[in-house]
Amino acid sequence: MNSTPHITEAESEVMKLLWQKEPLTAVEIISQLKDRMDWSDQTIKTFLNRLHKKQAIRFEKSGRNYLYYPLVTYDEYVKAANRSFLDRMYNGAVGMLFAKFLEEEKLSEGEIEQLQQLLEQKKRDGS
Amino acid sequence: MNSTPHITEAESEVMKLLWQKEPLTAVEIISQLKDRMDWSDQTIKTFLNRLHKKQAIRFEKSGRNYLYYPLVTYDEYVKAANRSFLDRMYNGAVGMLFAKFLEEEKLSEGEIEQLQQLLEQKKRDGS
DNA sequence: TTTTATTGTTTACAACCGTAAACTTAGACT
DNA sequence: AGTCTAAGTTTACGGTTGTAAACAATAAAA
Repeated sequence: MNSTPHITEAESEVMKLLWQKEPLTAVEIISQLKDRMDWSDQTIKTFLNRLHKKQAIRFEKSGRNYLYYPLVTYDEYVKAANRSFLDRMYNGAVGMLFAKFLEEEKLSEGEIEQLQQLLEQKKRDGS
Repeated sequence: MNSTPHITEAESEVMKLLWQKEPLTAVEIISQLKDRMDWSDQTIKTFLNRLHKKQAIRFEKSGRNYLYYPLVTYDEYVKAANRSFLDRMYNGAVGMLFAKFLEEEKLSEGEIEQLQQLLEQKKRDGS
């Protein structure tokens, strides 16, 4: 019903951890992000809080530690971000997007072949 | 040298006009955007001003009217936006991006074939 | 049970963005 | 030349985001 809440870039760093392994305790989240992102623990706590407020995560306390779970899935997140980008930049025209990226980015032989297979399959499945 | 300045979404509406036709007078820009975007002229003036400050456009006055020119090209803009999106969302892995979009979006037979041709060509050109 | 440490909540603050009113200036018209 | 007016400039203001300090609550240790 309600579309996935907007997750900012900084917040997404927290989500990425939870998408990898769920649940995680606050300690785990903070310790993993603290060095990698050079954030103070207060900062990370803010993100946890905001994510909770916007219902992107939930937590339950089991005795002494709190366990965090994602409520928004990685797929929902990527999908929403993709859609939004596609609309903003290409007016929804996927073909355009592909063309532009192909023009700009280099692909390895392997990647190209993989994409060709995907396209073949897509054609077979119709749509 | 210096990377293209960051152009926000609202600002990009102004740029789009200038990328279509250059130069444009303030009157033209304002009148075209006013209805389409439901913005007051003051709002549009703000965008012109901000774009000018960040050197995304320039203007010269010929008599009583000001003529606006883009300084950032459409290609630079798209390229920067693409790069940034690719890095943020896919850690720079184009293959991933393509796969995700293919998975989510429907393509017409025609579009698929067009992409296949692009890939073929890409393969021939190497990289 | 009182203290302490941990972990969640409130408050803060500057930069950025969308939105726009107020101000200023320099030609156009009378 | 004086006034009007169009077009650029300054200021404003609420919401979001990155960043974090201050505060509160609660379980663990003494």
